[in-house]
Amino acid sequence: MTETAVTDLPGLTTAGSKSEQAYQAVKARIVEGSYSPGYRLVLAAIAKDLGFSVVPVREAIRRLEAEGLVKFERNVGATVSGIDPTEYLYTMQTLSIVEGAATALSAPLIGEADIARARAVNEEMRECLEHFDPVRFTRLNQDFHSVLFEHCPNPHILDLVHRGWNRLASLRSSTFRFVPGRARASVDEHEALLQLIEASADADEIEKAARRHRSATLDAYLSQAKTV
Amino acid sequence: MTETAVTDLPGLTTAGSKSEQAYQAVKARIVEGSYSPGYRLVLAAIAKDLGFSVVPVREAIRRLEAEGLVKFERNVGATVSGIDPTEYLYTMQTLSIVEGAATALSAPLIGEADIARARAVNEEMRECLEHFDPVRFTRLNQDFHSVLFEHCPNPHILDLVHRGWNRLASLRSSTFRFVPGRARASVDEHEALLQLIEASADADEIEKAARRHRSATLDAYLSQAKTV
DNA sequence: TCATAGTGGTTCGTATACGATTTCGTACTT
DNA sequence: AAGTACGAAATCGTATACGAACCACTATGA
Repeated sequence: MTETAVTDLPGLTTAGSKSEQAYQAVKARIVEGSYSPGYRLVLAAIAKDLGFSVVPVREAIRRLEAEGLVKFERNVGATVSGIDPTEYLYTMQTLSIVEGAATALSAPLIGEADIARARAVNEEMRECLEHFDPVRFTRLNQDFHSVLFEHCPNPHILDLVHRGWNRLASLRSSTFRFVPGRARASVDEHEALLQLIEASADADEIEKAARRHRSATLDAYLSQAKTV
Repeated sequence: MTETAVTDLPGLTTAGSKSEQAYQAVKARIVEGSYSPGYRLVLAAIAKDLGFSVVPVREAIRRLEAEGLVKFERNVGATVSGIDPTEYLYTMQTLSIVEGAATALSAPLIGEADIARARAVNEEMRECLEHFDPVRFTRLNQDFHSVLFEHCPNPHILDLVHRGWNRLASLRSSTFRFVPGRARASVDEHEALLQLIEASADADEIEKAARRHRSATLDAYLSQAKTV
């Protein structure tokens, strides 16, 4: 139930049961892109690779299935979830809702220090635009949004946000195209969001802004996908 | 990932793997209240009871854990999740958000027949108030809301709504107190919601109304909990 | 050429067995 | 009498083993 971070450390975490280790390891590989969508996850192979037996690995896979990161077919096996545009739409739409709520709930708890940190991150993102560094941009984007919703007092909602981000991360490595025009707009929207929060704006207003921010990204993707 | 209904048929479903059967069976018992919060779920005992070995049962329990219905402690065991007021608040708050979104997304797809059905259910609920039939009232309440969000085109959101309802159902059997005053208000809010949908009101307006409806239930619980 | 039945190999599904960890009761010491 | 240490029972965690389902391929017949 509890998620620790948007992206966990890659590779092996020492803690916990083997089942937990397997979960972390496979999840990390999916999120970071070592296992691309469509990749066939064979229990025996992964078990051998990690040095465990199949049972904990199986449990890990089922957990990942519940989070939508892998697709499991009975008596056939598991594959890393694909990038069906429809799925992408569903995920983004859901994320826009839970993230909007998380941000709105967090807003009153965001302090000046947080704002400053977020603003610094956002400025770094702006620099990434100049030097065209999409990888770094994406990572900073995560950091920025983490600041916005990390104070969310409702752990359930926070968990849903994390799941959404993980799901996107697994897709991003293969499909997502960095669109400079959209990225620039994104940075501006970030600044606008910060100003709303600074001004202690209405929760509803903040929620709407956060939603729009994500919807805009979705729209950019859709129109691009249409033309390509 | 896919949920079939708010409450599934109790007892044994014939279909699927043993793991799936175990999941359905245990879930049903939790939701219907045979296993109350705090109940100790011993793998071996359940396995023996169902006639399976422990492995599929274990998998079922982990799945239920991911949905928040049970709490699992390493090397100790699983118990049916309790009714911490804080947890209740978190669940209701999350549900108000996802349910609001689901209802708003469904609204344009709700036809006259659906409205009529919902209205009939709501009138039945009103009758339950006269004859004081809380059990039936609760069941009808589920039916009513199902009509509202069942057309939600985003399966992820729908899934979250179902999970929330299941979670509440498991709590309700032990903690929830039927508050006639609140129930009466609830029926009126239902009617208001229907009129909004009938009038093809703004999605945002419908969403807000759906949220308020749930928040009001939460508030009623909180103020009651405080006085008792 | 195409449809179909058979066959081998791959992979999952579950049972059983054993080791690891925790819990709880009991006896002993202070 | 209270606290602690120890040991036994209960329970989970994982490995291994075997059976079942599925898939791809080939051979056979129309």
